[in-house]
Formats: sequence, structure tokens, C-alpha cells
Amino acid sequence: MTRDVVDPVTELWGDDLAPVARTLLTSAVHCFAKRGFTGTTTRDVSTGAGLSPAALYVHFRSKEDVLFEITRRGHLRALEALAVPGETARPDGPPARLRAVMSRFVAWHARHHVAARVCQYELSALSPEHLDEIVTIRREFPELFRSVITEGVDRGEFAPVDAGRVVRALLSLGVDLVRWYRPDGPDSPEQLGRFYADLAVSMVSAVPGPPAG
Amino acid sequence: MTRDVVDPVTELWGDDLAPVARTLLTSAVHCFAKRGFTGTTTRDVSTGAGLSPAALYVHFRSKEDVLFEITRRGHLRALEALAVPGETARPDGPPARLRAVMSRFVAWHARHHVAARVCQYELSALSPEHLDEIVTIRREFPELFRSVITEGVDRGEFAPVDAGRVVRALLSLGVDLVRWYRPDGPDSPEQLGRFYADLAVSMVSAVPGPPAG
DNA sequence: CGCAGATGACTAAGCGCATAGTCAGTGGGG
DNA sequence: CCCCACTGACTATGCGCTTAGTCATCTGCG
Repeated sequence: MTRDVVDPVTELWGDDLAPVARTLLTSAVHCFAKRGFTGTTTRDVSTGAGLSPAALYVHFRSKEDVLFEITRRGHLRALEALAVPGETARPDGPPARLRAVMSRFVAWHARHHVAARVCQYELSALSPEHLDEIVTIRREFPELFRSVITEGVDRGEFAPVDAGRVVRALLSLGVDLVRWYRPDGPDSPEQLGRFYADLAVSMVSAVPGPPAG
Repeated sequence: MTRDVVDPVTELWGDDLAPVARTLLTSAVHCFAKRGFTGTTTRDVSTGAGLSPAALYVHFRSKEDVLFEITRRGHLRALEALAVPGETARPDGPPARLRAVMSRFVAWHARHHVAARVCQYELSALSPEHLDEIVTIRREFPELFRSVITEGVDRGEFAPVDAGRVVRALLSLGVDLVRWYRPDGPDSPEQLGRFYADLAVSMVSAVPGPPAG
């Protein structure tokens, strides 16, 4: 259980990218996360990767293209983390599935909080076409949560909650931690995932006590 | 129940500011919310207020000073919204107080989602001294939630939850909605406040079912 | 009341600088 | 010896902020 010594950002890139391109993307993630897209210069990104300012344009068409590659690959990786292979059979019921999805969603965002910050907060800097492509990927996340919630409600295992609003709340919890999560804090990504999975279950359970005011 | 026709941003400024200064701040809020602090030019702010580029420097020392005034006044207004006058007596128990605090926190962030976006996402653009001042104000929010939660736990009216983690989750729910809330959506700020107050209560209630995995 | 002088909000113009992106050239591995 | 990833030097543009100056409105004195 030693704390990580490798940069989680480097785990996001695949073999299809040249090593130098991966270094540039990693540098860009850290720059964009710290100063934002518009607050980052192309020199920051290049020199952060140990290269000259012009080297960025060998591998990417523009600064915006760098952001697009980061957000595209980041979103796809996050989706992969939710749809773990060998789980297509859905052996468990809605409560277990809700726990699994929520804890994975939260743990991924905690582990990759730096890259996720870029993926969540810098979307408005994308070109309309690129933004469209990202939004299409993003639609999968509420869809996945919604299917779990509605199944649980339909089978009577969850209280008759408003699925749309609960899904938004669950996504909010996972997304917002990229704003405050720090790896040197008290919780590991997995611990935080388990805690938020508990919260998710309590949110779809019948509440004792007085009716809603 | 007609939808608002006035800009909620204009409600944030007091009489201590010259009318033109208020117009500039309002313009700046919209610019910063849309393009971020670094993505906004001083010209955007001034011309958005119907003034020449230099007019900004008649009322503010710098672009960063504009951001500071926005965040300072925004945070103070949000605090006011939680500590409503005439409630110092605390007549009700922890569940009612939790409902009241959470619903007000959420409703304020929904109504002022544009200004709140600036207050939440642009803090890193502040100077260290200004940031310090804002952070001092910000500490009040978790403090207020924490007192409600611990009182409820101590009196046995809430389940024995981890107050620190629950408080963070509650704040996350309120803060993150500034990222996605739109006034033309299905929920009014008050409706959303009531829904999230229900969620808050369910989060501090004992959960039936299997133990945490 | 009248009017010169002071006041201060606002503007036109622009300075110095940093930015994103370009391109001819270089040098080291295959 | 060629190729191409990479560099140094460059350009056009746009930035935050300053400066010098305009003008409507006050202030006080005769």
C-alpha cells in the first residue's frame, strides 16, 4: 500500500502515440490543470516536456488540438474504468451494481483528479466540432447510472426516487472531487469510492422521519 | 411564479459601489463565467458595460482587483443567505436545521450559478494575499454544515456518520451545480434546494440492507 | 445670481510585452 | 547520405495598463 511514485497522468496514453507526443500531453495536462487552458502558453507545455517551443507543432496542429486529445482520451479512459471487462453478465442486483459503478467512478476521478480537472473544466475552450465529439462520449455516463437506478426502482429494491435528479447528484459527487481531492489527504481513491458508494445506496433508500417540506 | 427577468448578478452589489462600478462588475461576472479570468480581456469587461477600455481603471486598480471584488462580495452574500436573520434562536432540531441549511445553500448556488461559477472556479487567478482573504471567508461554510451534522450525531438523531466526509459531500453537491444548472431547466432553485435537502437527510440516516463492502 | 476655477469620470491613442503559430535549417540515427 | 524530429529565429497579433486630454458638473467668491 505504498503511495504512488509514478504520475497517474502517464497511464492515460496508448501505444498509438509517439513517446514524445505522450510527454507533451502529460506536460499539457499539468499546465492546463494548474493555470487553465487560456492561462497556459504553448511554451509552458513544450518546455515542460523538455523541448523547444516549436516542438509542440511537430506532433499537434494547435494548442486546442492538444486539449482535444487530452479530453478525448481522458473521457474514453474513464468510460473504460466503469465498463470493466468480464462484467457483461451482470451477476448481481441493482444495489451491488450501484455500488460498483459509483465506487469505480469516484475512484477513477480521485486517482486521475489532475487530468479529470482538465476534462471537466476546460471543455469550453474546445472548438464547437471537438466539443460535440466530447459531449457525445459524455452522454454515456448519465446513461449508465440511469440504467442502474431505474432497474433498482422498477424491481422495488430502491425507493421510488426521481432517477434523473439522483443521477445528476451522483455524477456531481464524482465530478466535484476533482476540485478538492488531494492524494496526500486522508482517503485513498478506493476508500473514497467505497464511502461514496455507501452514500449512493443511502440516497436510493427510503428515508425514515418527517415528510419533505 | 413567473421566471425572472432581472439579472440575478445585479443583486450582489451594495450601495457602497458607484453605479458604473456595479455595471463593470456585472459585465465582468458574465465574461469570467463564460471565458474564464485569463480568457477574458479588460476590453471585454469594459465594452460589455458600454464603456471604453480605460474606464475599468477609473474604478479598479487591475483586472485581478475586479475578480477579487467579485469573489469577496459573492462569498459574503452566500454566507448571508445561509445565516438568515431571525434564526439565531435555532428553534428546531438537527434534521430541520440540516434541511434549512442545505436547501438555502443549494438554492443560492442555483440562483446565482453564474456568479458562483466565478467564485468557485477562478480562485487560482487571485493574488496570494487576496486568495488568503477569500479562503478565510470560505472556511465558514464547512464549519456551519459540520456543526449541524455533529449536533445531530451527538443527539442520536442522525446515524453515526463521518461528519467530515459527509460535509464535503454536501458542499460538493451544492457547489457542483454551478457547473450544470440552467434556469430554463426543470427545477427552480427552491425546488432543487428541497430535493437536495431530502438527499442530505437520507445521507445521515441509517441505511437498511447489506453492510458496506 | 454669474462665472472662473477645480474636480473627477471617461476616452483616444498607444506603449511595452507576451502570445500562438511559422519556417528555413540542423544533426544524428538508419 | 537521406530523412525527419527537432530547433532558433522570426512574425503578426493582441494583451494589460498608462498617458494626456475632454467635458459635464460642482464650488465658492463677488
